[in-house]
Amino acid sequence: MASAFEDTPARLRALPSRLLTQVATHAQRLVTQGLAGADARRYHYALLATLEEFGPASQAVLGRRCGMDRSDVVATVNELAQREMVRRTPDPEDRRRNVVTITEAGIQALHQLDELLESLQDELLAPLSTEERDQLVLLLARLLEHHSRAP
Amino acid sequence: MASAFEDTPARLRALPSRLLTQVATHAQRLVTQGLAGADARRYHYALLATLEEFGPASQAVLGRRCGMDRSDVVATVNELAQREMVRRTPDPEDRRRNVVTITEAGIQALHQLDELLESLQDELLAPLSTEERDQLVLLLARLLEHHSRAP
DNA sequence: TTGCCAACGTTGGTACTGCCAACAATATGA
DNA sequence: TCATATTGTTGGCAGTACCAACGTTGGCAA
Repeated sequence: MASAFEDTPARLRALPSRLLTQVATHAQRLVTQGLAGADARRYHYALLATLEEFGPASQAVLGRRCGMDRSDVVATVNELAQREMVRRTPDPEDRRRNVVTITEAGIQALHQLDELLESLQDELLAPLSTEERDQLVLLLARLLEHHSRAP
Repeated sequence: MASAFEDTPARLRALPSRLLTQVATHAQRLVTQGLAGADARRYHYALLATLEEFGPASQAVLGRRCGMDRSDVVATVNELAQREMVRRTPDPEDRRRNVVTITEAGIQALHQLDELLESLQDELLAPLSTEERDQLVLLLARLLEHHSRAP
């Protein structure tokens, strides 16, 4: 995204949807690049965190828990399995399913990513005070909750 | 984006960068679909608004004013010119430049898009009070300003 | 039991966005 | 005058969030 060398029209500057997408673009770039430095992607972190928090699960469940499409779960699990951060084993109780389990290496990697992400959040929210950060998170969470209900 | 049928891990739910991108995705879909109903895209609105607010300008200036890549300006001006909402005329004072001017039809379309976008913002921010909306906009604007400075 | 529908993993593909590189034409400054 | 910069334009690329289709497997009802 190009930075603003010239004035941006007021209508655009104050448009909430635009502010959201612009800031999100910066956030995305920041995080994507940061994670790339650790040879990881956002989906990697999402899956690892979900696995550590809720334990082993099928790919479909993983997808629902972190809001990913099933096909993207497949690709991400492939990558994580190749790095030996997760194991994918057929579920004997339901032969349609694969059970994905986090490994010791996966847990270690996750903790490193935790630290990395925390510093990235700091960079992202640099101009805001602690209270303001909490405010922002609260507002966003309410919006997200509202929009991820129903159709 | 899939909605959350199952619990999302706390680490993801509270991650500002993730909240931002998730909400932005919803916002983007909302606005994109809304504008599509009016046979328009976000770039169309950005250019039309910039033209009405600052008057005729070269494509390069337009791009800088609304944070678009020059190549995307070309495509957008093509589309707007085809709809006769803008005119693209060579600048006699600098033969490298095209001067882009909004037409009467463009102004009318812009005003319709203004209304449409306002209702879309309302839908996007539905769960927030007026004060909360202002808070959110303020916080986002500060973040954007901070991150669109310097490299 | 059979038959039907749903869920699972997987593959392959789409649309949109935000970029970047290269080019020729033109302007500008040393 | 010559090097450098800017402009419009074309073409392409990577990442994200999807969707459709498929064969396999499970669950349920008749």
